[in-house]
Amino acid sequence: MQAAPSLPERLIAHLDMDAFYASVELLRYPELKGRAVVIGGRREHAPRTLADGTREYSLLRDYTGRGVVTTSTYAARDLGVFSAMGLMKAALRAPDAILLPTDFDSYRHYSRLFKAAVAEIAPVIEDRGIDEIYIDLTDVPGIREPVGHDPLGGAKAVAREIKNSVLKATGLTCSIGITPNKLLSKIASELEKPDGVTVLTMEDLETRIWPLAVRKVNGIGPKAAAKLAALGVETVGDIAGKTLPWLVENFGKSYGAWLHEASHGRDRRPVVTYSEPVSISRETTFERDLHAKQDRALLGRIFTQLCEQLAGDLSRKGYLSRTIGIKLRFEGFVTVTRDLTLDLPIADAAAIRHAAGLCLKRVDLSKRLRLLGVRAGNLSHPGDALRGRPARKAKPAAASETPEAESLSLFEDLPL
DNA sequence: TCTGGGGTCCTAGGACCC
DNA sequence: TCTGGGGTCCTAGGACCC
Repeated sequence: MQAAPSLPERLIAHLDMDAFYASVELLRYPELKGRAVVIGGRREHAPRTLADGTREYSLLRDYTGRGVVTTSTYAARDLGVFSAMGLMKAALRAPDAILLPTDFDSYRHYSRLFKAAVAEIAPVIEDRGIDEIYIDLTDVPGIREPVGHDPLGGAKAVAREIKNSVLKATGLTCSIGITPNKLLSKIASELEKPDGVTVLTMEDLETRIWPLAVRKVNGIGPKAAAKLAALGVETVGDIAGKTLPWLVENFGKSYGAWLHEASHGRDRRPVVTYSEPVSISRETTFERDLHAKQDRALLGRIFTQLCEQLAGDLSRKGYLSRTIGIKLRFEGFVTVTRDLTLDLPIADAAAIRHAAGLCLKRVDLSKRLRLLGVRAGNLSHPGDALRGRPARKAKPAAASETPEAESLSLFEDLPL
């Protein structure tokens, strides 16, 4: 039978696991179901099993430190605790919430399980991190079959089949949006969360998408939303009501044109099933701000450790890097980066540390440091032909960047 | 009581080459 | 000696996302 004429050429799904990290923890600690639980912080908050077999949990009120909320259960969200919120602030809102440490190994395990379950039904999958994926359903058998008088019945049936398969493989629920493109599907998957299915066509744009706040669009962040609000633009429909020249005038040629397309629900991006990484990095925020001079030895050890971890990541994944960079965050949250492109790609810790050390010399280190990071970019594989021409001679450091004498030797003469 | 760690992409200026 | 334009690479910062 011929597909209904209103069905779009592409059918793209966005699948988002519901409160993923928190839900994985509830599998392990089912007695916490229904309670306000917050995931975040460093190791020390693991539950303790008492002699009688009962478990004792840490409470959010007892937390001290610089951690943030990674995820929270829906009960915790009802108390105003959301992702990326500082744990100390979260403790003020929900002092009796249970605090669990993040256990990435476990989340990665369930991530592999749910993705494999989806792949058995629809193999064209784009990874968007540990808890979400895009799926191109265009060629899945039965997707365009109407059910009764519903031309979208086939799509809804496939969505339910995928959700059942994920639940069976992991014990976890997810939400799925199916629309003609990635942009709309990403929005749609959120509309019926948790455990929801939302199928939209272009005909639903005005009623379902236009009333939404601009922040619901993937790619409109806090800065763009604030600027839009200042211009009297609150909803996606408000954007669609503006002309292309108006948007370009206020947001630039590229972003303005994208806003125009996005507000009209247009997006031609394909589902990309494989991509090479652009960079690999390691960074750490200190428990307290450290000073280059007073805490020199400690900083040196941390610096060396970051380089060793990065070297381990590179070799484990089979990459060489020709551009090594550092990231510094000072007290007050001012962030600075420096990088250096080498003649030849490297991967070992000593070479990374040397290059990163050269970057470090270009930064004024008189302020206390909150974070230190090391990054490897310009990645290649060991047998690849060299890309680019040899790096030119580095220009001398600008006068304003010339470090103090003691900074010059900072972190050096500490052997790996 | 401020704000983790791991990423991608874009912009913009200067160097350098043709 | 002056005047170009195009293209790529490098670097720094910033917005945004999970």
